Amino acid sequence: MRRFAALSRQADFARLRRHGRRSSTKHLVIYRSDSLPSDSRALVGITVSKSIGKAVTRNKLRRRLTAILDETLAHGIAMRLLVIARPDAALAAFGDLRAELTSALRAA
RNA sequence: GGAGUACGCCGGGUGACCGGGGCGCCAUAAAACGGCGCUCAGGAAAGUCCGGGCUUCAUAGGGCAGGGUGCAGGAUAACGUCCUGUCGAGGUGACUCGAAGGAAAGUGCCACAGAAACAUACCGCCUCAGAAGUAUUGCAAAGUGGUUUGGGGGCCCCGGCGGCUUUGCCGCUGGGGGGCGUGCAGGCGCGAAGCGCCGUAACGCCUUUAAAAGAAACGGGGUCCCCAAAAUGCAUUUGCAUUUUGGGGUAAGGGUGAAAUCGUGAGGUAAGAGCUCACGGAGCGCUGCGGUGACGCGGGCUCGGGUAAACCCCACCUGAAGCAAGACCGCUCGAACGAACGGAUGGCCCGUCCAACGAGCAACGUCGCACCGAGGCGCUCGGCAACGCGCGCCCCAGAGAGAUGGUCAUCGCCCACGUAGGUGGGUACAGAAUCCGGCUUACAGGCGUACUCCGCUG
RNA sequence: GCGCCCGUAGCGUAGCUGGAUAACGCACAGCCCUCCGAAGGCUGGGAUCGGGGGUUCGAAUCCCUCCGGGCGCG
Repeated sequence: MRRFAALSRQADFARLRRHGRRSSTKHLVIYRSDSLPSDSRALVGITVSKSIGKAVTRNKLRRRLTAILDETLAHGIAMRLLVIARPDAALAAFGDLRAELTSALRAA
């Protein structure tokens, strides 16, 4: 089982973007909220816009971010999270993306 | 061996770790969590250019309008797709390409040039009629006056440069060759018309070299004279003899144009003409034979443009909207018994039909929809083929904002470096959303079969 | 899912219907004007008409196809 659930509502995306704590790296922008009660799972949304590439590259990037998050959130910190890919994230290596995301989550 | 043509196919493999969607079964009171099993993108899933299935519009009928298609026959659920042929074009060839009906229904358009662009005669040729007529007419040449243009020279004015004896004076202010273009006249050719060729003066542009000079400036205007040319006027001299007007015939020749009455040769004629003949070409809503047909072969007849991806005519097809289509599961209120009105109806009309409904609230569910289907694979048979009949086997993605994977290793392939071991880099185009059949477009690399041409060898 | 529009000089637009000159404004360059600049005046250069193919004697215009950009409806 995945260690997080998906954000689905348009309003959740907008609320996180407006009120969440923001931190950005070279390839990513991350918004996160305060911790949820510990018995619930994390809620994660991933945004990969059309300016990044065609459908194949966008799918590839989304799957890589999903795999990293699944590995990173193993500690069970429950929160709301929004990960937005910046335009050159499709060219980044997998190790760089993982390092950026883990350090950003640890700093927050 | 090289170059090609057609058809078909593939479009990464293996392993390890981690992680998902759907369905079924087990477990559980049930769900969640969990366990087991099966399954999980492409040849284009793309563009959305066509066609159909399906659903709703009560029915989907006729006409008009609109849209589409356009050689023939066939295939198909259907098509603008496919197959086999016909004709035309291209290629040495295998073969490829073609919006390929009608200009003999009507309308429009065909710039410029040209006499004329669809019904016509500018010149020329022929014929008929009239007029002038043997020089008081016409043409040509020579002479001459004025005008215009160009060139050369003299004088003057205004600048510029240099020198000197500096209120000024003197001198100078530019010569030639080559190439290209425009090209008055003139010459030559075609009897003429017009066109072509040669080409002087002059003008414009480009270029080069040399001379002269100590160096520089590298101008403009007015007037007079001389020379050349042009068109025109005048009268004189010389030479020659036909000239002119109108009607008609003629599409052979000239030239324009993308396109000009079939091409070449001969006969024929007043001159000419497919008027006739030979060879060749084109057309026919004429005919015989062959073919289902497009069409082909032969005979006969005729030789007046193009454009329909201009309007149009002919033949055939076409109701509209689209899975956010739509169906099902509630509650409340209102209208309503009769059809005029009205509505179904969509661009319009006719025809046909209707006793149905409308609003609000709640829910955002289930179905459609995850598939036994124009389904896939294999074989036999029929057919040249597209394809079809039959038999056997198989069940083969799927929705919730969206699963179909992430990382690493290794093999294969490609590129670069290197003799090599090897090292480094790369591995295309591209992601289902109601489902099928096509078309078009993108694509690293590779495989198979058949055939063609060229070269070499036997 | 359905429907529609646009692409012409560095920029913004005409021309397209109905086929035959690619035009205008700003910008750019040179000259004039001015002590200098702006404004103004004169002159000039600059266009694969989005790409390809076709019809035609002739295509920016007509037809087909592809590419890019934008808009609307549910």
